[in-house]
Amino acid sequence: MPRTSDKRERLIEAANNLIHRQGFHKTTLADIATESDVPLGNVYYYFKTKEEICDAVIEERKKELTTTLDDCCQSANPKKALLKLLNTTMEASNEIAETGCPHGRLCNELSNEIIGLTNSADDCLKVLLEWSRDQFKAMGYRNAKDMSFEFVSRIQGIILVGNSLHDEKQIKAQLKSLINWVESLDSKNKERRVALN
Amino acid sequence: MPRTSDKRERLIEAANNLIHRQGFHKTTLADIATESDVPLGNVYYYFKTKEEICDAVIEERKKELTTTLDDCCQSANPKKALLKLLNTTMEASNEIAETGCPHGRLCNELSNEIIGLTNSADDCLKVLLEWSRDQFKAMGYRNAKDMSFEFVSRIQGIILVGNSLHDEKQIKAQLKSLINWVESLDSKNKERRVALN
DNA sequence: GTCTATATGTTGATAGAC
DNA sequence: GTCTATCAACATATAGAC
Repeated sequence: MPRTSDKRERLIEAANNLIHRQGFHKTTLADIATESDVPLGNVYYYFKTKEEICDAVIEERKKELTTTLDDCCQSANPKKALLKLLNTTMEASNEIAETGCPHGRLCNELSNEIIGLTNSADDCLKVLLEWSRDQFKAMGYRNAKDMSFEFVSRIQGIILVGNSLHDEKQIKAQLKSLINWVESLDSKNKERRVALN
Repeated sequence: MPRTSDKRERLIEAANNLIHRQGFHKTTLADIATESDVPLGNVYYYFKTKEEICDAVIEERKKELTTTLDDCCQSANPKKALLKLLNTTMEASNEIAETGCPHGRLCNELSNEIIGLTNSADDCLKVLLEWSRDQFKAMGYRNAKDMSFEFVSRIQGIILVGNSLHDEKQIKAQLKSLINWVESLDSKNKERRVALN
């Protein structure tokens, strides 16, 4: 397959941003064409349907998310990995207050809808759930699956409500609370306290 | 204002259901007209624009939600009121797994969008936040606002993720966890334990 | 591979008879 | 108040020249 331009990548990136900001149904192909600076008629050379673009966006998001999560695992310490993800989220709290979470938003919009896609809208959520389950499992928890559900759903809830109210301060406060929860987690296993550190 | 039919109510109810199930942008006036059994052209006698219907839906939802929350307060015990809301939610977990939360969904869809409405998409979330804040305040908590944010965002997160995965079992498990949290809340104030009860 | 022009269908909204 | 017919705008998608 010859690669003579980056139009396909530009289309996916534009669609990714637009679907994140205004949702799938609100976003038109004209929007995507304009934002990516690709003529409308040319879009169809790369994607046969609008759904196919959404499919490619999910594919791209899965890659990005996997990279992010891999990056969190550098320390090879599951607890620190979870905390790194939360800190990364915390750093983006300003953006989150403005536009919310792309994964949660798409899931919410398409959860009751069947669109003919190779990928599913909830794929990214599943990636997040499996990754965090792996971390809790590595920490020695038997109920890792339940904990990962709590972990992910609390993040998603904070972002949903925080974005709805555009309340960055509360997003930070709630994420801090989540961080405290994770930090307290295996201290009970170790059964000791660290003073003045 | 003469009341010769219940068409207006039927339109609002149909719009309420459709916006809940498939979102605002996906829902067309033809959908609403069909579901309410009102001819398309007649819709405009009751509502000038699509946004106006959404406005009426939010208005209706606020009334329903207020009724639900008032009902939870019958016991005049703030802790039991919070628990009653959670138990009511628990009872609807089957429906929630299928279609999610109408309030959270609309907020998520319209949070980054400005629609000329009398009511705002996040009104219902605010009603929930204020009500739960009042309960925590009545329980004697100074940080009642933070706690209400945690309370509501955890509920919303559970519903968002649970609906995305259509996982009723996890919705119930996570709500049970939330119930345990609320139940444990003022036991620390009382500083006592109840054995075998 | 690219892009203009346009077909084709759908949507929100209106006109006007009853 | 009600409802049919229909408009104008916009959406997805295609045709075909370059």
